[in-house]
Amino acid sequence: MELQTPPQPPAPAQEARGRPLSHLALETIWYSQRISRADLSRRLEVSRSTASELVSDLLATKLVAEVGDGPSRGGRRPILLEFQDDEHVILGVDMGATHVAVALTNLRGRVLSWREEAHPVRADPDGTRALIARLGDACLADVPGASTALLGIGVAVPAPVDHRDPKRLSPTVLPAWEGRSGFDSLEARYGVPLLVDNDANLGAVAERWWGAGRGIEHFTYIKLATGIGAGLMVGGEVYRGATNAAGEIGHVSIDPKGEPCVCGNRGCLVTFVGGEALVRRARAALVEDPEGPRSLLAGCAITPGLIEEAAMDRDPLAMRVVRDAAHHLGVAIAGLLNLLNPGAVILGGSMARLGDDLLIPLRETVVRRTLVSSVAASEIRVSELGPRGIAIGASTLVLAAALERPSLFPAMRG
Amino acid sequence: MELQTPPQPPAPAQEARGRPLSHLALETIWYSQRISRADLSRRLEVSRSTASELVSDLLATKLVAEVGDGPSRGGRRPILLEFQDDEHVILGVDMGATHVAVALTNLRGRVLSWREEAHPVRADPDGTRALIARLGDACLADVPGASTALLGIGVAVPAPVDHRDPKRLSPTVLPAWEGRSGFDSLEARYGVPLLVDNDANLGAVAERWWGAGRGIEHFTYIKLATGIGAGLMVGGEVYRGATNAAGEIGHVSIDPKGEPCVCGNRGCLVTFVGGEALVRRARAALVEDPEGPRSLLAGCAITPGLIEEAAMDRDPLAMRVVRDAAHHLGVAIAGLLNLLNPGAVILGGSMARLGDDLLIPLRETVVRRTLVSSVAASEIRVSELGPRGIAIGASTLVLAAALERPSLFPAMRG
DNA sequence: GCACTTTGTTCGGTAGGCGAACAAAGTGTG
DNA sequence: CACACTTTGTTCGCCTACCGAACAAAGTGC
Repeated sequence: MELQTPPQPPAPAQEARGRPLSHLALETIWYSQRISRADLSRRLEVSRSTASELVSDLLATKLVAEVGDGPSRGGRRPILLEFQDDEHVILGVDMGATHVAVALTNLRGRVLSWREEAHPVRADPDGTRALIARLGDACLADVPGASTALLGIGVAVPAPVDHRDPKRLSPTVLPAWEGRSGFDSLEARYGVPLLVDNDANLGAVAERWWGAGRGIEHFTYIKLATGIGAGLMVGGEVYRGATNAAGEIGHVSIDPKGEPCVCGNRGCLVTFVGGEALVRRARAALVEDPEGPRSLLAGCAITPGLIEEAAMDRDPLAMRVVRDAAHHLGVAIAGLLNLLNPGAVILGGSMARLGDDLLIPLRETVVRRTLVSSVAASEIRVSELGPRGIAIGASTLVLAAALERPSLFPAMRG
Repeated sequence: MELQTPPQPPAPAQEARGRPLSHLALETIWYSQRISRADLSRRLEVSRSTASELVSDLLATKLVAEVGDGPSRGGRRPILLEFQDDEHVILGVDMGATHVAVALTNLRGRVLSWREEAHPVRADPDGTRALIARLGDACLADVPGASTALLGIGVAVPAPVDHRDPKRLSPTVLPAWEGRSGFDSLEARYGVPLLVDNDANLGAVAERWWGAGRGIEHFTYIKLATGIGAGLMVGGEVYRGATNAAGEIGHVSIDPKGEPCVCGNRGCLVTFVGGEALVRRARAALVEDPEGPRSLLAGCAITPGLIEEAAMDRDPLAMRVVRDAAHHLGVAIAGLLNLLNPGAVILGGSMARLGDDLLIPLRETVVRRTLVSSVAASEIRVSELGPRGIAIGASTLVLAAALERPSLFPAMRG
């Protein structure tokens, strides 16, 4: 306890000294959609004179415009300022393991155009980059004037992303990409900034801004697909952990004596509810169950997608497989609730389309396995954005950056 | 997707506009212990003239003093400024379930005086408050001039604390306290601000500032005592969850088919490694084990403390009980690592004194049950502060507040 | 001894934000 | 409708915080 190493971050100068007032003003107007100068001055806690000054600068960028008068509150009617959502557009790219999807959105997350195509992403980096460019061009061509109004590109990748060096991809998860994303060519092609993040993180971001996570500071987004990953939202920001490996809920064990998993652990959640696990369990059920041969799945080359569809068609065997998975997922979520006490748990990925067939058995298990105070406030829901959520999240990544630091985006300077 | 509820916090004005430069300067000098005006200007990224100005204000508060020249770096020798750690003192109170401890510290967490006494805290609020005052007085009397230099009081309570209304205690955990802490009388008695937080959270704070968590942004502190609780450190701040219930790792299930727990779940971690579980397992071992009667524990009224002491005396039966507990704890920590990817896991509470007897079997289980990248960066350690950690954390709660917002503390204005 | 550095202070300049004052445009009331 | 009162938005002078340039003081190194 003598000469102590100092505890706190070295020089919090940049963060702690605060962002320029002009950025806050832009963000506040975006947030409010319509607001008068007087209200803006109250929100920002600055004088009306400065609010007026800030606004006159913003009007010059075309991102904000006057749109008539608002209702009087006992005095002169306010001039309403409106954020111009369509002044710029953003490309959001969802790079899945086996497909690429691109969304063109405006500055309020509205999808103006959408393209999707199957592709062996993991094995073919060059082809993937070319495909992204092709789909991106197609989306831009759909909307008049979009090309010149492009603000930036966001990309969701199915691998951990180091946010200090985001263009570097994990060589272990995507070996064919040689650890480099090669997205610089895309950045140069469109001449706008390109940002990258992990898909589960961006699913969480999308729900936070536009979906089931609106207004919730802390929540967990769980992507249920072939693999299982989580995006942890803490204080409105994505939590990444010490080495960007946070959110590997698929490899949390729910049965220490369960089957061995590829990760070395036993009884991991993926061994119960991952895509492969579902297929294995469906196959076993087809054999064991006397009713098996009457199932919609009998005689098929079973895939996770087929099981989900059969369950949605009320096939009893498929529904039983889903219900079992939901109960196992419930055990893991109960632990998550007790440990993290999130304000919500939001389920995404292809399995989320099962809706109540997934939620009802899941909640049943969770209620039996959580502390009272925790479960009361914690709601379990499915994604409100559906399969487009990840691409929208990628677009939102750019939007958030532009609102926070407009100066980084050449297009924002009008 | 039409009219969207806005996502981001309404008016980030206070936070986002940044703290006054004078606060940052004070914090930076505290952090650096000794620093010249020129270095300060570089750290804060302000001009040397402003740094000089700021310093002359701080010198007036007596919190900073000039202490001679530093080594030349090729030019004029710098005048070293030193933070005056002993200009004020802080009382840190550890209110355990069955005891009260008080530490008097300076502004760098050094314990100047220490008092501890057993007391039925849960059942006797009035007596507890009187005891705190008595121990506090005794500590202050030990150090000349301490009474007039008192900056504030921090209190660690063994219950969740709502940080928006910190003086309100959880009626479910401490029913005799009627939901109110009654700490206002203490605040009035000493005439200084009094802050309250949960004990596991403050254990984490103490380790972050002075112990095994120094320099680590994200880590988890686990208090292993009668109950098991965790303090989650995220980005250098305590993470509390949506309803201040985060950190209940004791009720995370590690075996969904295990014994039922009081919380309603099955196979909770506490049913394997809680104080009562240790006692139960030791009793069972004494009967089943042929060597049982030769154990140090034979014939005793077994308590968790006795088991720990017997294990430290190399009693084989006690060590086996501890080893089993460590393996079960390892399962839970493995899950924690995969989910949260903390930079460290720090073990506190009375069991932490077992050191390697706990750590070695624990690490063995963890290594077998975690993903590579995660375990590589995640270190599992025991507390460096020992039994005084919680009280030191309570003192640090006040210190951190004083450095962040000195204006809230009358004493800081010199 | 000399060229060059670094530190700390002084001092004038500047820009960003504030308050006061005012005009414009409302509401409510007798 | 006249009147008092409110709210909005702009203008303008002022003040504070911060900066940069200049300078003296006190070093180093060849």
